[in-house]
Amino acid sequence: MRILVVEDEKDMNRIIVKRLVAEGYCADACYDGESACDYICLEEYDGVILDIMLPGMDGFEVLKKVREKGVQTPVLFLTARDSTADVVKGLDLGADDYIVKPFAFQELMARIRVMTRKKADVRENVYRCGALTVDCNAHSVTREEKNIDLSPREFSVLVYLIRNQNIVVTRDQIAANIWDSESESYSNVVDVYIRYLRKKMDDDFSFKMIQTVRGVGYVLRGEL
Amino acid sequence: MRILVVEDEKDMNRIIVKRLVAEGYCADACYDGESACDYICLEEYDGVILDIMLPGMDGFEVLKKVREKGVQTPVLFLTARDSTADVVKGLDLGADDYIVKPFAFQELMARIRVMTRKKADVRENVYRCGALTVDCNAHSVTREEKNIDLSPREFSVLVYLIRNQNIVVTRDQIAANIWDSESESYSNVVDVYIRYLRKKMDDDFSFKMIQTVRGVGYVLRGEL
DNA sequence: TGCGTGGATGAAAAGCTGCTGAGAAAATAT
DNA sequence: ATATTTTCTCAGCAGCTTTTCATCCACGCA
Repeated sequence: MRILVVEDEKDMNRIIVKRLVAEGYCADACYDGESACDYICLEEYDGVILDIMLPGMDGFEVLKKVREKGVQTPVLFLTARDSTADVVKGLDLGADDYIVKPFAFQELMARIRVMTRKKADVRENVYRCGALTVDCNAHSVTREEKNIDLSPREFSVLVYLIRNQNIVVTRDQIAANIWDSESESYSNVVDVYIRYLRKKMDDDFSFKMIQTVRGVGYVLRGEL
Repeated sequence: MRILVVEDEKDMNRIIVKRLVAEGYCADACYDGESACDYICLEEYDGVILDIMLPGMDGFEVLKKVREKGVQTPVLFLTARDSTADVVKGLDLGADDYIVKPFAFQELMARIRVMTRKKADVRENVYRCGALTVDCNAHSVTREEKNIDLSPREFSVLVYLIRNQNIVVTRDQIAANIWDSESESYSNVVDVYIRYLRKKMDDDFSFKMIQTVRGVGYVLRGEL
């Protein structure tokens, strides 16, 4: 298990790394946001401990950037600020957990165990596309932190779209994957469900994520 | 719960002890490092409040010594010095938390609660989700400190839900885990038990912890 | 500019799912 | 032995989902 520790206070960083190594992890240190991004994007780490206050690019920006690149490495935020807003922001950006400074090392270690175990636990069941998040475990969907309620069918269609984000899928592909077997008879169910989804997740926003490609099918896109 | 207060200023020590007793703890006082070591090594305490500046052997040395002896009793450092170096040193030696003087008693109490609860949770078999607590040893359930009486089956279902908190579980999953093996025949026992649980733990509250995900199953959630 | 095809939309019927109260059977307590 | 609690089945109903259908709209092409 490789852990990256991003913390600009050298002493603190050294201690955490030392502690991790003692617990049997392989740990690397990193002291600023820019290089953190680069390291994380290598996708060589099983987890990242990320301080929020960093010189230059802060922790939030780092997380946002790597998530936008589709990197799913679990991140544990380290924060001195205790406000709920910060925590919420961090978790919404795709952090897996957070811990408030000052913290107990035992607790930090416990959280890291949880974080890495989760990853070992095979499937990351969360998909992201721009500001849209689809969590197949919680069966929840959010766009810009707003919760979106979907029926089972609607949910299935959206999952199919987000798994193929930025790729145009035909109605037949959607139908084949969700309405099992080849019920060849033409119907416009797919169109109708696209409509339901748009109503719930696109109508309130100026940027429309579900786009029609005339003569072909539909695509789900994050902002360009 | 027994707490040892190690602080050489007699007045301060007396006040902390008094306060702890008022909160229902059993608290002992101790005024120097040497005797602190001896007391802690008895392993009769559930937590220690340890001042760093002590006559003779200081707090760090005390902690180091007892940890070397393998004593894992949780320790909360009390320190006037605010420097990171001290804190890091303390945590690295195996302290669980620290608090800087002057402190608010409320905060001290909160940290002690955390410290002792953590210990209790590991030893016992306790799950938490928001304001809900399920103790598998005592077979007791509380929500916002109000006791909730459950039948054995109801209890099992709730334990299954809380172990999977924030993850949607299907009726089949619940059934498979509680009504042993695959009793094929469809029945709505699970629905009925969910109903019983709701009646006992959700009906009196505005926030409903047991939520239905139509077409999928149920989730137990703390407040969002 | 007008026409045709493909897509969007509203409404309504049909199909389910989950909720609930009642009560029988079984287990447990008195 | 009797009372009480617990477990489980059943059936009806309310409301959400799914699906179909008819109509309307818009884009692209001659």
